[in-house]
Amino acid sequence: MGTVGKALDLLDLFTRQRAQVGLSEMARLSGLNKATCHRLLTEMESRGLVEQIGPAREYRLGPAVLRLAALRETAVPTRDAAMPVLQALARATGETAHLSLREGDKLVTIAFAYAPTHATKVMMEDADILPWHATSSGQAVLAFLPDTEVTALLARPLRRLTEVTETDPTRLRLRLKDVRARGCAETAGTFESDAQSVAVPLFLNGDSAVGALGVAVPVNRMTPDRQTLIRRELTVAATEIIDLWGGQVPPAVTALWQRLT
Amino acid sequence: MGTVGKALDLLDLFTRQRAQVGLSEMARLSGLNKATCHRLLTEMESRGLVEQIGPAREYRLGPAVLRLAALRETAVPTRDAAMPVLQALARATGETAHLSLREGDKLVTIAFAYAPTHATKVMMEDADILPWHATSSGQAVLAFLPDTEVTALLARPLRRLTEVTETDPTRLRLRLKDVRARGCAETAGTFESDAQSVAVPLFLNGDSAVGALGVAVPVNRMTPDRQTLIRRELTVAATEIIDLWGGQVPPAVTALWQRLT
DNA sequence: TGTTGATGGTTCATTATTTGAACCGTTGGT
DNA sequence: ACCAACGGTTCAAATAATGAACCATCAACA
Repeated sequence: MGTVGKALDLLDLFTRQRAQVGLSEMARLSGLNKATCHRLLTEMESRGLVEQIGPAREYRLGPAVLRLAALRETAVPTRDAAMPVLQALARATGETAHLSLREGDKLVTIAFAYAPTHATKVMMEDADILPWHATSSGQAVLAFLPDTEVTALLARPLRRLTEVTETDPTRLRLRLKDVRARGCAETAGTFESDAQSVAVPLFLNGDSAVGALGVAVPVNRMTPDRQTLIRRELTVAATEIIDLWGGQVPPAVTALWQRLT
Repeated sequence: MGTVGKALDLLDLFTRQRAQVGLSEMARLSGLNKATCHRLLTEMESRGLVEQIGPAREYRLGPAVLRLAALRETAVPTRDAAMPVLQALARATGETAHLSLREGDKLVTIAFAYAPTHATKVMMEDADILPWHATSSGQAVLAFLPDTEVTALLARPLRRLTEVTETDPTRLRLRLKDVRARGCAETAGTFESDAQSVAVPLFLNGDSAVGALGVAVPVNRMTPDRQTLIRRELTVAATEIIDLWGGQVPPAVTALWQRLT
């Protein structure tokens, strides 16, 4: 791996739980030498990608990422375009809607919307990384990815997040086959034990999924009727978003979605 | 300059006017060898910082910047925290309000808000890079920066953007002295000939400005009364934003702002 | 149909940069 | 006064970056 890759990998060490990291810890987390780490960080700091703060001189993500994100959004209004649809979806279903995109081997939540209706709802956060095997969004994407990619993404051991998380690759693949046949993934308590969710894949051009649109519901509120409603609304919203992105729903998927009950 | 710096500099070649760039053009713009450029880009692509699209295989900013920006905002709600204040400022003044942050040697607009009042207004865009010498925001920041930094930032020749742009460093420094004495910068037609604007510096900790808050008005609508109103509203809004950021207005500046008419 | 000139991408010997153990100066706790 | 951890620096050795020349492909054009 090149130097640039190492530097960029350092950025992935920042998480919501660990928004700022000191030099030594950075070296420890990344496995790089402290001196190397320091050089990479100062180089990124000079470009504003990270910044150093406080008396402890800890590092955190810098303001440049805001500029880059704004630039990306004006060029490719992925998030901004989908936001209104996402809000409408949350309103129509009365539940939490969220949009995730694939970034290499990660599935990242880039937007979400709460419904004003209920006091209890499934909470979400931006920039959350979703596990492929334990979320409906993850499964929705996997089901519409070439087999070689699926294999690569499921190569690492599948963590058992709750009592009912499917951790057996073979059984998971059977599940994906089902998702592929229906055009829609559904999980209950596999990620967080009190949340249930439904998701559909999102496409741009071609038959390969680039992300997923999902709705999450507290388990105690889910009913068959509600589930049916959510499925319907999801397919409508997904079609709309793909259209806004200037993409196309694969005809095969459109057919599946029309047949969905 | 290290390899990482070169890679990150490539990101700055993306602008709103030029959202996607081919390999050869990238090499031309950056002055790097095509092979080098290619390696840096593919390395960044593997981390999602850029992506390649279309039959022409052009490069553009990737989805990872969205995730990083979201992460940065949850850690340091710079933009999100300021947004409501910015909107209130736009409403109160009836004009376009904008917030810019310093990123190394650049001044970047990271948020703006339009007033619903008028049909004509000064338009803005996210991720705009403002010239230090020709905008009130730029001057507001410069006026509250250590002299050594000012010298560095004004080292490059000052472009004459309109008829009345000040391009003489010595005269500009006199102007900055005035801004420093008043706590507020005002320009008319120095950036775009039909826009006039007022700006105040923003602080975090210490006496060094980190950005600026500005209001832009079409020249034909500006009156002394309006200008006074804008100054007042600006200082109030700036104080509020700095407070939301968990920073502190330097006492000397608070005093200036109270004395402003 | 062959020519030209542009594109994206690759190769590999040369070269310059990255690397990391050991170091320094500070800080905070005991 | 001591120790341990911190951020940061040094410099010879090791490694990765570099770039001229190279393909393959495409579009325009005669």
